[in-house]
Amino acid sequence: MESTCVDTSLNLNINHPSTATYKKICEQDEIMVEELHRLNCENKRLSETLSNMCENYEAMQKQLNQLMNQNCETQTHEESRKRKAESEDCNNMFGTIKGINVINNECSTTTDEESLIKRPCREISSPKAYKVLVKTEASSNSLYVMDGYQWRKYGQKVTRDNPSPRAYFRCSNAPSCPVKKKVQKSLEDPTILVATYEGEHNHGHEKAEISMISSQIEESFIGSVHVTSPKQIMQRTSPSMKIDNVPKSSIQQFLVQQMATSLTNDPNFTAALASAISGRILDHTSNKANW
DNA sequence: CGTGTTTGACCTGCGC
DNA sequence: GCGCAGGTCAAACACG
Repeated sequence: MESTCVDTSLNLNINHPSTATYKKICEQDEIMVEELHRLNCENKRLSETLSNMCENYEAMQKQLNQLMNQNCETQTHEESRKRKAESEDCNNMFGTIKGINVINNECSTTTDEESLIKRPCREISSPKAYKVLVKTEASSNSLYVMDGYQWRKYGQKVTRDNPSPRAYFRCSNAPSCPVKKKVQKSLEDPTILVATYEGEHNHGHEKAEISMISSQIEESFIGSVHVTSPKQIMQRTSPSMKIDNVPKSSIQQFLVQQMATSLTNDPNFTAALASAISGRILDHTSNKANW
């Protein structure tokens, strides 16, 4: 028997680079590390700026809510019986922040949805409840709005103000979820569905609504082909984005998304960013040359 | 058979 | 107290 001896040992001898090349590599590493450190610092600074902006926004929203609460209370004391008058008065209590109409209760509404929501300020549901009005293009005669949640229809009614029937839905994602939704065609434009959300989901999957609102705001910012006048812009944006007591985390998430989108869509910002980065790179290369 | 929709009846709140 | 309108219930029905 002839045993064949195969050399299985690994050759760990690596051709070491010359000392000059090795030094160069070390210098590049140091530059990279320094660059990474600078970027981290800048990232941290930007994060702090963003968080400061969010804090300022929350403070302003608190003040706005307090003012609206005060106005609403005084008016309900003065005219508790005149429902229509109340609803019209409450219509003037919108707070508009960068295209977002934040309302304190459901009595606030505008233009073509006036006939749908004429409720007095005192008919506010539980303080924890939030209401979001979503306006959706209706592709068919159905009263179904695809918003990512699972809904179970429990009733339908023809209201006096609007000949088209109003459908009532409950959230069926969770058995104990108290959220309800009313869907009705717009009085002025039957091709548009108006969905009114009431309550707060006690389960996950909140991204659906936020992302939908986000897309609608984005559409209004970009200037959709359907929008032909400022009034229409307001009609498209305002009813779609009435947010009442939405969880702050959702608002923050939404704001961050909008900021990021706005920044990335801004050619000036991207150009400035590109020049800054290229400037940094050129600085480093010139420094390297000096070394 | 389970789940969801339809639809008439019923309940509730408000104005007169 | 009555009538009206909005909201909800629940039995019947449809569908996979």
